[in-house]
This record gives sequence, structure tokens and C-alpha cells, in this order.
Amino acid sequence: MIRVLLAEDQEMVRGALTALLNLESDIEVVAQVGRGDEVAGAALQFRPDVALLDIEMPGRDGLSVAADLDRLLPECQVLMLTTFGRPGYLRKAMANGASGFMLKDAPVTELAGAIRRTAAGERVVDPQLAAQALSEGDSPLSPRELEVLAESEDGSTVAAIARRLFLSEGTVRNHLSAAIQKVNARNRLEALRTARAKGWL
Amino acid sequence: MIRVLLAEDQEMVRGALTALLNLESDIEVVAQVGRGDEVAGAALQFRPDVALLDIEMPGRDGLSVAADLDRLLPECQVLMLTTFGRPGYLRKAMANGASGFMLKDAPVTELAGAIRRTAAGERVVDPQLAAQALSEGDSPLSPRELEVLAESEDGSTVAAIARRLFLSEGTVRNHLSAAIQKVNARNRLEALRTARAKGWL
DNA sequence: GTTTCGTCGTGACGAATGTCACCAACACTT
DNA sequence: AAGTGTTGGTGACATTCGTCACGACGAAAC
Repeated sequence: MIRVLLAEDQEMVRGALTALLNLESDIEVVAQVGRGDEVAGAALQFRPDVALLDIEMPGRDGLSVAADLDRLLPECQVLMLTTFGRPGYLRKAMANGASGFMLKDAPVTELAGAIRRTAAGERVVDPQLAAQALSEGDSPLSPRELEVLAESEDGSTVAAIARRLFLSEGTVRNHLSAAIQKVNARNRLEALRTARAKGWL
Repeated sequence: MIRVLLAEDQEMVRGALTALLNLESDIEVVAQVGRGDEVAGAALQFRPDVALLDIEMPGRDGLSVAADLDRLLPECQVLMLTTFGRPGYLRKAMANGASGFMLKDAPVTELAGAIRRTAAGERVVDPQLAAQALSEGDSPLSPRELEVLAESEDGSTVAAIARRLFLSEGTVRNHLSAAIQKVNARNRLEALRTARAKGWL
């Protein structure tokens, strides 16, 4: 019997997947959580064989949770399950010790199989997405550039970002300018869009 | 037997919900589509009693599809099913003839009940969301202001927007300025964020 | 030990943005 | 007939943005 932990923020999706997985004779969903920061606790308590993690979740994002899980409970395999096939996501997932990466676009029928293969120690990755992740390349942004860009997401002005980060305005402008050019954009908004699309943000 | 059409772009979610609904003795999913522009055709062919529509879909968005369905197949009740509880969405859904509005945050167990009530001619709406939609108020933006704001979503400059819309740059700047002030923002980016959050975009 | 890279900073510059006053045409309401 | 709101436009203005050149420091790489 494969013991599964399911982390997914949308109740309805979580419930539906749980019900479906429980129909499989060799799979049992032993824990469900709706927030990223509840995963670690539940995992330690219920000791699942496979953790099925959504990426976009309140509390903590699934990618960083995967890293923790890999440390805290190495015998538990991590299978990421996400809406967005962003190359950066796959990259980060693999770097964080996940063994698999599935899209919600895939047919449900493949899910049980993917779980079985993950539990058996196989790596489950959409080959097309893997190829794209390799060709797209990693984020060209330095940590600071990324941080400044992220801070500008809500429409803050340079001055506001500088205050929040305890930097001079000039420095913020320079970092932003560097970020804009590195992602090959024309302005802040475009830079944000492409960074998001590639999963760098 | 309640005949249901399910429109939802994520294969896995669609499959899981279909499987669950088919377990109900009085509900049958007679058609599934993954794109907004396939809904009308499928509805005319399979004549469902209830159409379960996601809002965010490729092809056409569920809200405009609801309006068409209400015209083409008035005996078919429309139940919107969406991730985002944006007041503007609810408002538009009701204006477009939908009979219900459910969030994917709701437990799966409520879904079948909601479908039954919708089929019976009841209106199914989360009361909290309804209250919010009423208090938030409708979009303060004129059609043109909205259009200009939407065009700026991808990071286009004023000049580019002006070219696309066959307007002078000054006019675009004026519309944008008006939009920014009406949504109570400080700049384009902030205006886009709040407009999106309220479902006005 | 030099080079490279990231970080932080300044000053300056042109371009883009956001605001404002003002005008004109049109539709719709009262 | 007057008032109101949307749309389209012009010109001017201060502010913000994005770029560039340049310098300084520390850490890591060679």
C-alpha cells in the first residue's frame, strides 16, 4: 500500500483527487493539507511514501517545502503537481530534491501511475517540459536583482522599494535596469511578465 | 437523471470531477470540454440540463460563454465554477444569465448538491461572496478606459497602445490617467493589479 | 595576486509617465 | 434646452523611469 500525502489549496480539487486515488487498491491518501506550511508537520506525523505537492499554495510554496521534506523525511518521495509548466519551476523542483513533476493538464489516469513510479524510486517528468527547461536556461538574475524586481511587483515606485530594502534610490534603479536588460525586456512590467512566465520570480 | 456538461481546462481536474459526479446516482456527465469555444457546440449536441463552466479557459472565457448559452439553450442552467472569488466575476456571471456561482475552494461534497439545486431552478451563490460583490461596487471604468488599461497589461508603452488602438498618444495617456485615478492607484502597474483583483479586467 | 562578480553608491541624461487645463463632438437624461 | 458622461484631442508641466559612466568594497575563482 502506497501512503500518500496530498497538499493542494483548492478544496474541491484536493477532495476530488483524494477520492479518486482512494479508489485505487494500492494507494491510500493518509493526509491532506491545504497550506504549504502544514506539509512538514503532517508528513512527520503520517510518514507518507509519496508527497504530492502543489506549487502555488498559501503559507509556503511547494518548491521550498520539497527541499524541507527531502531533509526531514528522506524516505518520502516528492511529486510536484502544478498548473504551470514553467521551466524554472521544474528546475527548482529538481534542485530541491523532488523526484517527479506533473502538470494538472495531464489526464487523471496518469496520476496513479506516476505515483506508483515515484514510490518505486523512478523519476517522473514530462519529457517535453524537461527539454524546454534545459533549453531555456536558468535565471540570469542575481539574488539582489530578483529581490528588487519582486518588490516592484505590486506597483511600488523606486523610492518605496528603496525604503523597504534600505537602499539608495540609485541602487534600486541600477538593479532594476540590470534586471530589465538581463531578461531582455523594455520596462519593469515586461520584465515582471517574462520573469513570471519562466518561473524565475 | 441530471445531464451535466463540464467545461474546465485542466485535464486532471476535469477528469477527477467527472469521475466523482458520475458516482452520484442521479447525475451524469454527458459532455466534457477543455476550451471555452467548444462549449456552445457541445451544449447544442448533448443538450445538458446543467452546464458547469470554469471562467479561466483558453479560447473563450466562461463568462461570455454563459451569456451565449443562456440565449442558445435557455433550458440549460449555468453554474459557474472558478478559482477566484472576484466580485466582478460574480457580478458579470449573474448579468450574463448564470444561475449559480461556486468556488473551487468549496468542499467537493457540496458540488453535487449545488448541481441538483441549480437543476431545480434554484440560485446557488456563496452568501459571503454575494455580499462582497454588492459592497465592492461595479467597475468605475468606462469601456474605453478599460480597454486602454487592458492593452497596457503586457508592458506596452503609451506609443504602442496608441498605434494598436488608432488613437493619439495624448488620448491614451489621458485615459490611462483617468483609469489610474478611478481605481485609486498610483500608477499603471498598481491600477492593473487592483483591477485584476476585483475582476474588472 | 589578479580577475571576476555581485553589491552599493553618485551624478547626469533623455525618454516615458502621470497630471492638468482646456476644447469639441456626440449620446443620453431630465 | 440644459446638464452629464464618454470619447477624442492638444499642449504643457513635473515626476518618474531607464540608461550610462564611474567608483568602491568584499568574496570567490583562477
